[in-house]
Amino acid sequence: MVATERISLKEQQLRLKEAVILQAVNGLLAQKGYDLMTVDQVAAEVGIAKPSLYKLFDSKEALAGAAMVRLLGRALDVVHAQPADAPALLKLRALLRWAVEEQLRGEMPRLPSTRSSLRDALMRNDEYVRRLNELGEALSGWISAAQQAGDLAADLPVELVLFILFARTCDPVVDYLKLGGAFSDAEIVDLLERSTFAGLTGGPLAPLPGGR
Amino acid sequence: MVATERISLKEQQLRLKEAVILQAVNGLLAQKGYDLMTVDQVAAEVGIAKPSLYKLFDSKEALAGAAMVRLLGRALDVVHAQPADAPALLKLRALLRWAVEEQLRGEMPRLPSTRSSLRDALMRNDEYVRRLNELGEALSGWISAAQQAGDLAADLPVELVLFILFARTCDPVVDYLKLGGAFSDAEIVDLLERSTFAGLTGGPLAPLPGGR
DNA sequence: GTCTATACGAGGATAGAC
DNA sequence: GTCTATCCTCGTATAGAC
Repeated sequence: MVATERISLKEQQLRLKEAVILQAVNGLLAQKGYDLMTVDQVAAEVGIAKPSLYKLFDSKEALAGAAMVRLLGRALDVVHAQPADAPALLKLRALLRWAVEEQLRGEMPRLPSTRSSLRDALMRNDEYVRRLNELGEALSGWISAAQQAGDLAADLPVELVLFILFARTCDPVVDYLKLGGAFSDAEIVDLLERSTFAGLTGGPLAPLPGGR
Repeated sequence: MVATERISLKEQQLRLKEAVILQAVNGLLAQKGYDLMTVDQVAAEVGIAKPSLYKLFDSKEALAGAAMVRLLGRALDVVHAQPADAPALLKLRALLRWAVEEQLRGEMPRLPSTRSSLRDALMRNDEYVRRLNELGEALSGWISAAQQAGDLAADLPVELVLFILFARTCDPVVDYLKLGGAFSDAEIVDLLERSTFAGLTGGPLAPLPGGR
């Protein structure tokens, strides 16, 4: 049916344009953060005019929200890519490593951490909340499992471990180390992983299987 | 001499007003962060008009800079208050606990972590840079000493430990735990201290002397 | 359905009265 | 030496032409 094919083609073009826009937003959020990112910059980077952006996204907040939904989607992809039978601790470590690598690649969007209008807007974004809950529940399950396996301190609240993992995704330590220039990206990933799980007093972690 | 006393009195009044202003700026920076803090809010909170603020401070950046200089001064006070003969690890732990308590009291200013014009302005603030270096050198000494005493992992770069301690002063985990409401302030301090030094896999830390 | 051109508000900074 | 009233820039958002 020609009509549906046309619609499908338009749909595809639309999705493609949205993807390009969200990629640009993602990069700008990673580079400058929400407050310093301007809609003009997004439009310039994509190569379209500002009003065309506002046809697809209602506001700057909606733009950032869509970028965060995309980020959570990528995180969930990484979660689902973990082998189901792998030890929970290894899955948590792999996720942390991915998050640090994203930061080093400059593809981890930064939001204002303090209470802002953006935070409220995100919490009103159903898809964002849904994915955030899904991610939180998956990680909480892994955390409990790792504790029962004796690989994580069993007397730490699951909540705390979850918050710490989330917080490491925007840890300024990564930027500091990168700016310092004394370490390679691979070394930074290892240092963040080790200091998060073993702390400042513990020794090196057991190497990950697969030789990474 | 009357003239000098008059000048001294004016000086004192000026210092007092500056102190009140900086306290207000400090609170607003802690509550909203630099970008969301407006100069109007500062003026309103102090109870003076905006032009009076601009008589004392050249710009919003200068205002934030002075607040950060004040913060570094308080941090250095805590550093100097540590007994010189105490184990270095205990001094580091005490400083971290102080930083978390400041956050819980809502008195730890938040700056935009990413690259911003403010960061450049701070680096051009001589007094800020001087105090930051002084603090960094004091802590680096403690870190090396703790490593030689076998209380910190000796194979971690001093730089990394220093950055991690700095980063914990604006760790969103504190906010998350506070908002969650499941823990008392004292518990939050303990959890942050433990997770920083022992990580997620390590057991409880040895209690601090003095029964805190 | 994309752009030019503009309205509108917010916030940093200042002139000038008292 | 403090306030009222104002300016100017910038950034979000939109109306209207093509």
